[in-house]
Amino acid sequence: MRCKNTGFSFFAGNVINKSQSATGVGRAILAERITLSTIADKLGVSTATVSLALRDSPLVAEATRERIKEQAREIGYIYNRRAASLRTSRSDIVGVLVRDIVNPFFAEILRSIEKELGDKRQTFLLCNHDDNLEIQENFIATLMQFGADGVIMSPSVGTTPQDVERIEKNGIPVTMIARTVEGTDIPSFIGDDLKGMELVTSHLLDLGHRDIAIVGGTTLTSTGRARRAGFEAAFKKLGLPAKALIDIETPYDKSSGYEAAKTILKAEKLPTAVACCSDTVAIGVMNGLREAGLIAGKDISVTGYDDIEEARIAAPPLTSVSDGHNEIGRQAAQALIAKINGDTSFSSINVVPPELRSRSSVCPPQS
Amino acid sequence: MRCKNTGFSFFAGNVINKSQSATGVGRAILAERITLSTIADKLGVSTATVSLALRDSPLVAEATRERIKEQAREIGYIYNRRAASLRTSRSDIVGVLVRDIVNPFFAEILRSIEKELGDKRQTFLLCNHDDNLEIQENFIATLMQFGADGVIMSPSVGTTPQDVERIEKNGIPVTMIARTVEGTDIPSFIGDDLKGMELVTSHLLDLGHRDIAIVGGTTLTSTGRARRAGFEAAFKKLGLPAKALIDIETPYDKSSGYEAAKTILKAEKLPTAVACCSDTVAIGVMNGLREAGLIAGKDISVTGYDDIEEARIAAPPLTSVSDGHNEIGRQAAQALIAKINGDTSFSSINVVPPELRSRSSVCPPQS
DNA sequence: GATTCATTTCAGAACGTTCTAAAAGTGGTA
DNA sequence: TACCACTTTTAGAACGTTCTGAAATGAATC
Repeated sequence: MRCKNTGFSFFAGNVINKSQSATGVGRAILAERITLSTIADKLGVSTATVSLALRDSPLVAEATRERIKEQAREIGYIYNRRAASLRTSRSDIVGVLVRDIVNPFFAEILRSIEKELGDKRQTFLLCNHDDNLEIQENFIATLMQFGADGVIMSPSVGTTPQDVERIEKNGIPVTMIARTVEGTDIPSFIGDDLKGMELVTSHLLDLGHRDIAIVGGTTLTSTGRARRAGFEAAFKKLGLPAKALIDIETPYDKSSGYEAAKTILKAEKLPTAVACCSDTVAIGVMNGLREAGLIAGKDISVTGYDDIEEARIAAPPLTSVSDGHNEIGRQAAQALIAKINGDTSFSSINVVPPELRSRSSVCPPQS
Repeated sequence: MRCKNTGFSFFAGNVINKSQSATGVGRAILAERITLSTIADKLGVSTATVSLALRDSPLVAEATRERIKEQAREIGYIYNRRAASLRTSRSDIVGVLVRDIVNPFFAEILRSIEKELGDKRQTFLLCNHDDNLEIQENFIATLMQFGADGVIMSPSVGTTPQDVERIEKNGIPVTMIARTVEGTDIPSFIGDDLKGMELVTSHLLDLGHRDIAIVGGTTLTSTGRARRAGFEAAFKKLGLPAKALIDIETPYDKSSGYEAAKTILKAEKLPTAVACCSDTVAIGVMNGLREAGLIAGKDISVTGYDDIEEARIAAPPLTSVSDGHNEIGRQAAQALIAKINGDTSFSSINVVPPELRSRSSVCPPQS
């Protein structure tokens, strides 16, 4: 099973130098590890009392609590979470799965999750699944072994409803961010990708663009599909044939955008605008185009999606769509806490409305 | 102590539907949790045997092992790491502390650590300390509570030798990356910041630049100090007065570089080159300068440091110094494994030699 | 002094694994 | 049969916490 021998061996033969203790013994002693009963023995109380005192239980008398806490501090007691967790079946661990933490979109979501859950003393186990099902599965197995309290995930491409339900069957509540898995009722917190992409595409169409390339994402994810649908919806709304001049599917990163720009430049007919499905891709595209002398906002238009922090300071500042990812992270975290506490009243799809952020990477079509 | 009540309550009342089992009972039953003894009882063997079998011990007979593994698979047994870890004092958790995982420099180091430690079945607990001592300290406390097997850290500004020694006193081996803490003998794996910065500065000086700004980092870190020393060393080598035209200390991120560019543009005398102490800062600087119409590699020279992946595809491609960060991650991970296994023969400072990566963000000085 | 009640403390089991030391089984040899 | 060597299995303690149910303590009331 999952318990291969790793060849690791580790003996915690701690040597604690007690010379700073109030009694000033000043002699290094070989310490057995310090536990609740070390404190209990020293003070002539029971471990039960010590345990309660350290948790600020109102059951123990004020004076006793003080004595115990003082002693604990003095001898450098360290709370053993594994023991506690074994007893309570609560681990204070939350698993977070995203495609790639290097992607600022996820990094920023993670920050808002961290902010929301941090004061609940939860620790995060993070996984970049890289849209690889095996990595995702292994990590989920690890989470179950650690007895995680909950999971916030942006599921990998190809995740099945069964994959997710298996987690919940094991008593671990799940919420989803940015993506969803069709066929489950797991609460998902997502932007309105269709609406958002329609917003930005309409913006381009209104300026007179007709030959537009769409770059980034893949139809294998709900996100990729929805953004392409939004792209087409904008055309249809104006009664135009809904067709991208070029459609390039790529991962959401800068290098891919850079490569996509090279591909676009080789096309027989150049687009007047490139609508990207993520800011990172858009920045890569702008860099790639610039090498061929095409400046975004002057010679060609480029738009992004997500409105990450860097969009503001890109050169030129990037027109994008704010999909409220901070809000997504916050809500997903809150819902997870509620689920952990037994609340089950969640609608499965929760949409955060998008907003257009118009900046200078866009101009009317140039011939 | 660290065991505040978080208000979380969580009962793992798992309901396991056994209808897919081979026996085809087809009835949802309220499952007591599945443990080693569930398997042991079913098969009429002891838990000891089951434990050994699942760990592929040669002590158990081939046939027995197969029966046990088959049964475990069938009833969906999940290994309980907390119990195991309580017994063995081994957690298979490694803590990783960096300033900011959003920074590609650290993200790329992390990837190489992951690669090196991943097959040892270690799980990572990650912390962005953001150069905040309190965050670092809290996280280290958490690591000790989880009984981490080891720590790889890029210490926060202000970390004292005592801070680090406290971790090792608790039996947790430490190695350091990118930065070091003077006054300890913890093995540190760092680039040669002085040499590297001297390389790139000499490159600028050789082209004729004399009015050079230095941007990024702070003299509060050994890294920041060494890079500035290297900057000056290059001047001294040519018998020139070692003085930066402008010196701006900033965090290592793009926004800071962008802001720094604005500051530079306000100076009475404009530098002909900007030597940045990180690629992220350099990219921000290039973006900031471009807004004022100054193109790197044409009107002004900009150099970075670290040689992150993005440096290659930046616009223009960024001249940088490869500090071998992948190698740093790899070596730090290997050393940690060795330390965990009791090997103590490590020199405290291990230097990975830097290399200049000359690209097109640099040109001779323009007036 | 006995009774009640609230407050404070505690003994000991439980969580699920691993490990030690020993027992049981197997086969070969004298 | 008795003994030995080797393989395979096992009982039960241990890890450090929390939790249950009960006991001890002290104050107040009858």
